[in-house]
Amino acid sequence: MINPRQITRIAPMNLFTEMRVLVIASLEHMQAEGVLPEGLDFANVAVEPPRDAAHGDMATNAAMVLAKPAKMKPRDIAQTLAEKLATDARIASAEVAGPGFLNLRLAPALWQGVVASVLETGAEFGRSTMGQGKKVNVEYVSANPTGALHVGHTRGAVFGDALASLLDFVGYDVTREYYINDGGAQVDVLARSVYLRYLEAHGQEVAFEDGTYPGDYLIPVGAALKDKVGDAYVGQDEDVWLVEVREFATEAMMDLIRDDLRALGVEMDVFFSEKALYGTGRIEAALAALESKGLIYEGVLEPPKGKTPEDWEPREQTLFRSTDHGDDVDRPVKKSDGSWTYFAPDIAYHFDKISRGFDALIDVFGADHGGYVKRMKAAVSALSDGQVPLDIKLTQLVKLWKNGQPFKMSKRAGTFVTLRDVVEQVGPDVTRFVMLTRKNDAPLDFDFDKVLEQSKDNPVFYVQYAHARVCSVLRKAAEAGIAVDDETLIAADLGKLSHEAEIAVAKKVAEWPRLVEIAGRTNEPHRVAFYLYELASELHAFWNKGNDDASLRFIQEGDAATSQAKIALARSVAIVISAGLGILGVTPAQEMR
RNA sequence: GCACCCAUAGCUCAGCUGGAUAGAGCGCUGCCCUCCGAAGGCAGAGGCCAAAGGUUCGAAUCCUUUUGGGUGCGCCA
Repeated sequence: MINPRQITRIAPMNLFTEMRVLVIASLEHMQAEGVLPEGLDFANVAVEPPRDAAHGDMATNAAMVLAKPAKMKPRDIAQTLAEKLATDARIASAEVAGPGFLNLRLAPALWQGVVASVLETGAEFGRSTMGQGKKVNVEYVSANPTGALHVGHTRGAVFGDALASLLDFVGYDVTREYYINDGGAQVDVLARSVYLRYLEAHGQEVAFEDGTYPGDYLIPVGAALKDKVGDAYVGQDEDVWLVEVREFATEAMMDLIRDDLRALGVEMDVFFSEKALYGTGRIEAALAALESKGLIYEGVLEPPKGKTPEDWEPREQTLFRSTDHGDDVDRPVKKSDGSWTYFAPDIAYHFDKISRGFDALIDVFGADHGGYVKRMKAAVSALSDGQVPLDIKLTQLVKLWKNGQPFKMSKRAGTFVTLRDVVEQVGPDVTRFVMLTRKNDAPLDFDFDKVLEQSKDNPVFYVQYAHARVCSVLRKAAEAGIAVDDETLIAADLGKLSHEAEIAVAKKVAEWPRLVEIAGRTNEPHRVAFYLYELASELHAFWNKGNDDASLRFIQEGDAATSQAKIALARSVAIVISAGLGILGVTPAQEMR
């Protein structure tokens, strides 16, 4: 018998990587004995959960990967490897299967050790050093400062925020950043709209023509402007007030946006102003960097095929040779009148990120920005000489449902759903979790009724319920006079967790460190949400077994030691759920009401 | 016209740097509460992974082509 605690002390948290280390060591041993030739590449040797749990706890493809380079039959390699592995106390059995898979069953003590490991490391269980402390910049939301955030922004905000937390968890040094588009024509439009509201506040009749924002949300901004400057701008020309009002209005909008983000629980590290790039030579510097690489030239673009703008005429512009870095056509950085295109400050902004020393950049855009992916990647590739990878994640549309009907958004009809609307109706936790129950590149249905349903159909409820159940067990146990503080649970005799149903729960918990690494590697936080659902299912399934078999209940009357072992298992589930929800930005529920 | 994203059970969707007999929920069918943990539980049926080629010991996954859907395409941001 092995003592689970002893194993824990020496074991890394991720059992899969631990077993891979063992497999590699055994392979090297086989090389030393001359069974395997030297010079083999073990990079593709994997230790993974088998698709079918009946095959065992873990499977390795080592024999199949190495068969060809070693010029041996896969089953022969597998057989020898199996014999080697079987001598390790941690391996309960190693069987060759199929074309050369090696199925491993681990000693129960290892699974029990996972529970101990979770209790000892708490919320840190599963935290990885995969990122090696590399600096990553995650840019998300970056909505124009012209109004409140809407549902589409909400998804980007939740996704970006969860991704940032996930990357932090797997060992990156993460910066959360918001790019304020306060340098373009749209903030002039904002300023003019606010000016109209300002005049209105002075009792004037105003008309909102095309090219202005007629929304009511600017009424208080106009009033506030009146409070600040009195009638100084009344009857004045635009060149008198535009700059000041623009400043005032964008500040007001950013306050609005910051409030929205706060309501959702999003805290940015950096708000980067586009405006700060103008007139400071920074755009020029970025373009000079490209020019020095011979990537800037004066030229005339071909009209886009299939959809030629009506007023198309060939004009000479300053172009970036993005085709040298994977783009389809070269992109203009200056308009024909010599002013910057939108792309130019974007280049400068990313140049700034690179010069701040980030090892990797991630941009989270809405799906309507898909056309900018290649040119941004080209720009970053060119500016960093291919040294800084840029990953761009596009979040697809959110389709709203209410009372079984699709909810159409229309600014004009006033059926415009804001982030605030969503958060106020269902709360930030539900909003965040639901937004992460889909891959970022798949459209998402958000049903106001279903997300609040208290049933198994609703993953938010199901996961929260699992956590609340564990909390309930802890309360009940304490009432029954059983000590359930983590100190006591850590010292519990986990060897009592021998029932296969208990081991099954521990196995799911053991997947957590592996899962977060996969999610972190692929920049896909939704995997965390799906895992939490599975983990919750395991706990609920185990709970239900207690209905038929009283010996599987967490609290065993008159047997504190057994109760504590079982509760330790439950507690480990709660800790992982709590950590996972933490990555998603969701507060775990202590009880369901 | 071009580029990007998507296509998996009746429905909504997972599916790990390519692994074994492709999974979950809903819906459907059948069982299970006089009480001790049913805002439920257990079991079953249901698939040509859009199509065709290719790479590989091995493909839902990688490559090519096709079909069907979404998004975008100089002087908007």
